[in-house]
Amino acid sequence: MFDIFKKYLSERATLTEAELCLIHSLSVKKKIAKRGFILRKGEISRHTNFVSKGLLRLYRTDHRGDEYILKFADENHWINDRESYLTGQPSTANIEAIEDSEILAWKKSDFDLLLNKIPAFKELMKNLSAKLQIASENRFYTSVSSTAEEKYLQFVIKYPAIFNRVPLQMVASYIGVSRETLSRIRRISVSK
Amino acid sequence: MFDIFKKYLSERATLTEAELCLIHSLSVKKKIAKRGFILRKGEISRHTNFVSKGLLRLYRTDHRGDEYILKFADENHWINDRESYLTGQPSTANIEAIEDSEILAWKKSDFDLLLNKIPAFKELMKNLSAKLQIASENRFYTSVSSTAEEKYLQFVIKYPAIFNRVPLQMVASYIGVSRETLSRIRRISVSK
DNA sequence: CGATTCTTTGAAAACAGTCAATCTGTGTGG
DNA sequence: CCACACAGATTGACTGTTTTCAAAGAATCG
Repeated sequence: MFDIFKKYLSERATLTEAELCLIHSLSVKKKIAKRGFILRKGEISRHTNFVSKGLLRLYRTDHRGDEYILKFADENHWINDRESYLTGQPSTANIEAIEDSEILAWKKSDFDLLLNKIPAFKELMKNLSAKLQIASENRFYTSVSSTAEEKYLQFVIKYPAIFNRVPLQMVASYIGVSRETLSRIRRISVSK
Repeated sequence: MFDIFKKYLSERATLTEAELCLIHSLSVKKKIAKRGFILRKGEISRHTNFVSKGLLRLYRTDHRGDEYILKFADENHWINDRESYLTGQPSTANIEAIEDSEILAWKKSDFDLLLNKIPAFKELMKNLSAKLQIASENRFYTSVSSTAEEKYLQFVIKYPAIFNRVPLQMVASYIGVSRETLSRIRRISVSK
């Protein structure tokens, strides 16, 4: 379980054995069954989570109960509610396992300690954060500038691994259309 | 011109005179006339820009020529194309002055130097960056979960200063509806 | 003023959402 | 092993919203 993460790190940063050991020692392994939650609306997101196995989704629900998936996270990706994590406010989102999953979690205070003690780790996280920022801005742009069909096709191309593992209604929720509309888009797209 | 920025800094960070002086010495003042550009699609965003006077917008154009405003920046706000700035790739966006404006600009290499030499400045920018990240995620969520009318009302409440300074068609472009639709939304909202 | 620029309005068409019903595949318990 | 339940996917008919296109009305600026 930590091996997956070790591999992830080794491909992205140069760390000493002692540093790796420190990172390891502060991590907590968790297994999440399918349909299990690691965060529920109203709770505070207190951990940084690395997915070593499985697949999770972060979603919000609006006043009518409709779900909007903001993020998927499969192996080698991080997930938490950044807003709640950074501000300490109750989260507006839920994070649920789509498959049986395994994660490594660090308490915020421990994770901050790691960032401060290990410059290469901090650098890695900074780069990641910058990429997420860019992705987030682009996602907004796509949501307003693209048609539902374009969004669907982009999703399939960009996240084939996710596409093959989630029900279509979650794809619909991610791209922001109803499942019926997605179904109709697909019928047309296939015949083209 | 630098006074505005000095005030901005003093309200958010504790800096020595020497540090302020260093920041000042590396800054470049620029005046941008209304309709002038500080970045055009295809160019590389090489500067970090602080708006000390006026109002600018960052927008992209799609394949049909339709404009989508991603950001407004008035006094005391920063603006550049983060994607291009961080990756060094040509920008997909334009940054244009909506009013006669004045900005302070730092070359990326100079700005990085400031971040490295002045911890308090780095901390300030880190906090800002975190807030932008959160805002960006929320903006996406709003774009898919809210109706056009809700988005309009939220915009008016959240950015009254911007609302009072830009033509309605730019509000429409920002919230992602056609100007005709915004016009109709307003007629109905007012009568309520 | 006269010329832009901006806003509003009407009518039609395109698009997506909703509701209800049906279909499909999967897995579980008897 | 079968029957049934259940989650997911699709379809049809209808409704509602937004866009588009075209035109006309304000407002603003040199």
